[in-house]
Amino acid sequence: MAGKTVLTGEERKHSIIKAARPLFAEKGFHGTSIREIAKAADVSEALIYKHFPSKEALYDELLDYAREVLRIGFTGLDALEYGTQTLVIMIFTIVELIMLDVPGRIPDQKMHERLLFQSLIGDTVFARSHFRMLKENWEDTVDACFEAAMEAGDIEESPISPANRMWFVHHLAMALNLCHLTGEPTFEYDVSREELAEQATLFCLKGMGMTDEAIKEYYNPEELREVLDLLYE
Amino acid sequence: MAGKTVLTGEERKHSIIKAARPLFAEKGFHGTSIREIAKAADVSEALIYKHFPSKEALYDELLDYAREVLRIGFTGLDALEYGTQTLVIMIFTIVELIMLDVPGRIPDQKMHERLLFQSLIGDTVFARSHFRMLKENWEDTVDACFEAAMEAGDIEESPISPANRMWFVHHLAMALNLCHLTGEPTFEYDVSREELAEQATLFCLKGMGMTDEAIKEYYNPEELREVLDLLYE
DNA sequence: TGGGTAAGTAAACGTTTACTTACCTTTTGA
DNA sequence: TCAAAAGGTAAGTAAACGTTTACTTACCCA
Repeated sequence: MAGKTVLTGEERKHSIIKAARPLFAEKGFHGTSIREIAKAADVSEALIYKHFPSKEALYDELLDYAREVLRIGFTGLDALEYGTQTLVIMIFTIVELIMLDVPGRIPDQKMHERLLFQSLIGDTVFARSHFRMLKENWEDTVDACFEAAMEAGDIEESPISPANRMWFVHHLAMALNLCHLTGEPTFEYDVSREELAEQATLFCLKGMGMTDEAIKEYYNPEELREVLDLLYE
Repeated sequence: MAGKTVLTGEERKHSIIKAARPLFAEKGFHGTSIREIAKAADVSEALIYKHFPSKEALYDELLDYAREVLRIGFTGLDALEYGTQTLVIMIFTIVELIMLDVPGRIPDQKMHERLLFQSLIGDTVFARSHFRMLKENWEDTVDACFEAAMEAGDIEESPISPANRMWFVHHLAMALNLCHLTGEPTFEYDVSREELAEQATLFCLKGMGMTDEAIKEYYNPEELREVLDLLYE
């Protein structure tokens, strides 16, 4: 129409990705057409091809962007000292970050998780690099915290490696989220999302062998939520 | 070609569904074309439309079929008496059935799970009815077993309802499976699939508050696997 | 033996897909 | 000041899509 703004290349590129994100997240790669994206971004299809050599390339860049957004959410943990408290914070963080779409934390968490699932069953490398990134961000902290917690007698011996226990936490939260995204109500959990996240955290703490005393001492949802809010801004 | 067999309507319908299943499971609804299905089923595209009014209708019937296949895997549990042992069997069963593709149990478990995930992020009602079916099959047994187990002192008090504890078990197994389907190796679990299933079961038993004594008494993977084999044929 | 019907197909339908071409408009810097 | 560069689009393309049409073949029973 008349008053169409002219953007710089980078701006336009970003605006296209921004418009494409919810579409790909909702309907997947094959379910989303260039026409739709063009319409959503309010540009011509040709312009999209000026900025991206193919639909696939656009999708890839979109995932790059999503990954970058998540990475931001993973700073700050290093500052904490290794021990049972940090372990609890980590677990609580993982569950809460995945399950709850709190404004100010990860932007568009819900959409990001949808993209992850789309990629998990699709063929993209996004899921793989997503997990690798998580692993790299955890590994050292997890191992150190487990060692400290066991030394303190807060965690029992277990045939399950610390890394796997952490994956179990992550995966449980992920699955709960996946079922939630499916379009409610899939089935009734009989509690709110926040309560469910707390229950899942508790389940995980017990599952990984934390003693009841340690849970009582270190697991306080309200306090932890304040810590989380401090970590993210 | 020359020696093309003529099948009855039902036979042909089934053969089309059978051919379409791995395609839809692998590439999703939008990623699979009628042409591909026709080629895989070795029939003309027109014949598919003789049997199914639309692509969507074919997909729906395919999911009906998948659901039916799973239902078969859920008989036999009723025969057991309510108690801690049955609870452990249920949990072990859920985790093993989801995570391991043992021949003779659920046919094409892997493909079935893929269909479930495709449906979970897609728009079909399959996921919803899948979960509802699980719930209906569990509900009474779970509640009764929990009550009995708590009475026997095998399970501690918990703010998490028995139903939710069961969903946590199911979802953890589901997520582990989802990541496994993604195309290995997503990341290293440092153990085999069987060991991972055992670890997940242990994690769940502890997570839901089962005492160490009860776990020691009732959780014996080898024995349980024999029970499972008996239940399924 | 022949008429009716179910099983099956080749070839096209109109539409949508990802992607191009040819051209216009705005911005910029020498 | 003005042309080159960059931003942007209308109008296409061939190929693939889901679906239909018009037709042939195989089989059963009167």
